[in-house]
Amino acid sequence: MILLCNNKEAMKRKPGEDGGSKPKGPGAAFLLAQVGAHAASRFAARLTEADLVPANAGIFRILSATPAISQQALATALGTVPSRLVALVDDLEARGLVERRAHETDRRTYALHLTDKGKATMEIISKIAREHRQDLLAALSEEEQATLSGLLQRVAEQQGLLWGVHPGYARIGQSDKT
Amino acid sequence: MILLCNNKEAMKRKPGEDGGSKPKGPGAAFLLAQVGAHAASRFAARLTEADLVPANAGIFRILSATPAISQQALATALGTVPSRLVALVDDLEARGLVERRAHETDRRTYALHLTDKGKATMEIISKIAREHRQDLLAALSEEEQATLSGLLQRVAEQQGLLWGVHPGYARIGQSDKT
DNA sequence: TATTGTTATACTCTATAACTATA
DNA sequence: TATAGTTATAGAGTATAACAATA
Repeated sequence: MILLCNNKEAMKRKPGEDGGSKPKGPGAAFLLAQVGAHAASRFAARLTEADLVPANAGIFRILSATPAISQQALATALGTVPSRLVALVDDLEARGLVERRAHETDRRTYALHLTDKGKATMEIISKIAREHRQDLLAALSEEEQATLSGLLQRVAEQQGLLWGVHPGYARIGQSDKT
Repeated sequence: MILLCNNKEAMKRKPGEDGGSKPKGPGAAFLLAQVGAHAASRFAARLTEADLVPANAGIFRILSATPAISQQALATALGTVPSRLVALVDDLEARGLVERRAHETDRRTYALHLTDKGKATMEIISKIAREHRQDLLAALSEEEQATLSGLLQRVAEQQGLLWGVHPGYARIGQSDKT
């Protein structure tokens, strides 16, 4: 629903052939946003198989890696606000995938856990992610995929992005329309 | 605001070193979504310099390439519904950047044009995009940027993405939360 | 009868801040 | 006094369908 690229001449050029001053085709930055949005969208579509939304996948990932975490800490790990987690965890708990256990000493705090059913769902999510990866990058050889990963990783690092944390659209400006 | 990556072992591996069965680090697909979202977010932030939102940039791009287009056709080109354009064009027209001229023969239709001021704004957008590109890819050499572009272009093509059309999050599933 | 631009409405998502119960 | 989880509310953004004017 966004569209930003401007650079008519560049868009007609193919990757390799640089006739003029500036390198790159439609702008690697635009391609990045375009393909990235597509990737997220496809992943979200696949998750519906398991009746999940992307936000759920994040919760599963963290809970799987860090059992007994509190909602507060989970919110921090996800880069979101605690109040947003309430409905999300409510839903997963109602579906028997997540458990809110009492904290040992602090009665205000919950210790969140994946149930056995939740762990099984985590397996499904992993499978979905694997298939997603394969389909998305079907155009590239294994070696090229590794090259792409390497380049993206360096960009992510230089830009200060955190490992495994998807910022989403930070809504810094105003909207995301059209 | 999303978070999807799951693959703990992979996340600890650096690009090159594949100890085991599967290639890629945190998954090129996840990196793509992560970096892509970051790119879009940064671009949106830069656009505020010119009091614009990403949706505006799309309109400028199309109007610049295809003057006298109708709102209907513009909506199609942007992959959105006509009703969404009304407020957007209203705003740009009120700011003296876009003009709604009468169609020659069809009195229902407008012919949209960039004003001189609008053309100047288009220049600013181009400058912003150029700076955005440079900052985003500062970690890579010119050659590496070209490689990245090439790989992304092939992925985009194989996935059926249209040149210069940013799909945004298609909201196929339900939400984008957390 | 179909189409252009417009408006109105209803719905989703989210951020904020208030609230309770503990500490 | 501060913190964990919760609730309520208000705002932004969008999709849908209905509308008047014109074809």
